[in-house]
Amino acid sequence: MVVETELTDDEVDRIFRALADSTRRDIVRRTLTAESSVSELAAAYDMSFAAVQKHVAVLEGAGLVTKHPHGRERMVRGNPEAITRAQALLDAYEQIWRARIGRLDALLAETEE
Amino acid sequence: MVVETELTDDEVDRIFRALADSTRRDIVRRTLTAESSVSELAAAYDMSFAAVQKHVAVLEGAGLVTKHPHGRERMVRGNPEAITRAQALLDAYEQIWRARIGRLDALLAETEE
DNA sequence: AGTTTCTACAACCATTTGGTTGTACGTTAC
DNA sequence: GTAACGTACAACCAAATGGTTGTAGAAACT
Repeated sequence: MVVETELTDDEVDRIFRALADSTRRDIVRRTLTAESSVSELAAAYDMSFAAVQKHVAVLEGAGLVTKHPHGRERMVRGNPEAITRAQALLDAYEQIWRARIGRLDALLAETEE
Repeated sequence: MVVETELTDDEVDRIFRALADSTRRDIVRRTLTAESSVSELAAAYDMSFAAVQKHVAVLEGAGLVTKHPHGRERMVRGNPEAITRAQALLDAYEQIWRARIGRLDALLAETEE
């Protein structure tokens, strides 16, 4: 099954931007393994609750994480689909590269004729 | 062959940060297909030469692109290896996710006993 | 030699980012 | 009901980002 990505430039910006911070990458890692509340996450890092809250918001904006109310806490859950989409983006670059190799091969084959 | 990545947090930051801009992604696309000078690149975008120069510098800092002097111009060449490394990073997240699925499966299998 | 082309780099500016503290509000526990 | 907990959100701040213009040097063309 091929996932129809159809992402706007802005969405792609947000995905990579969100991944460009080690705290945020760590939050993705954790919440991909097991969902946890914002305060649980906040306890894990040497920064204020509000700072972690902002990181979660960035991840949420990029679709890398979803938040689900559960009583007074908000459970944060990593979204594997977004990771897959990001991978698809990088795959596209690899395709471009492979296409270039293909053209070079064709060129070499031609000179051998 | 498994590529030993061993990237520092800072390097990973730079790679994703560099990819979080559509102009820069476009530069990677172009230079992955065919190397081109900084001025050739600059002509392609609606911004100053200096701005494009800065974008190239960001990409170079992330290792996504390399610059090679050729007379008075600097040829910019996309680095497919860096793309591969970025892919490896995202693969790691997918592994985490798959591991979780594995644990859930194991748990379900256990309850069936 | 003089001019044009390509690049490097500094200075500057507005906006965004990543952090802080403080306040307010809903939910849970006593 | 009141206290404690978890969250949301605003205001603020320093640093980084993404852009600009301007100046200067190296290489190429005539």
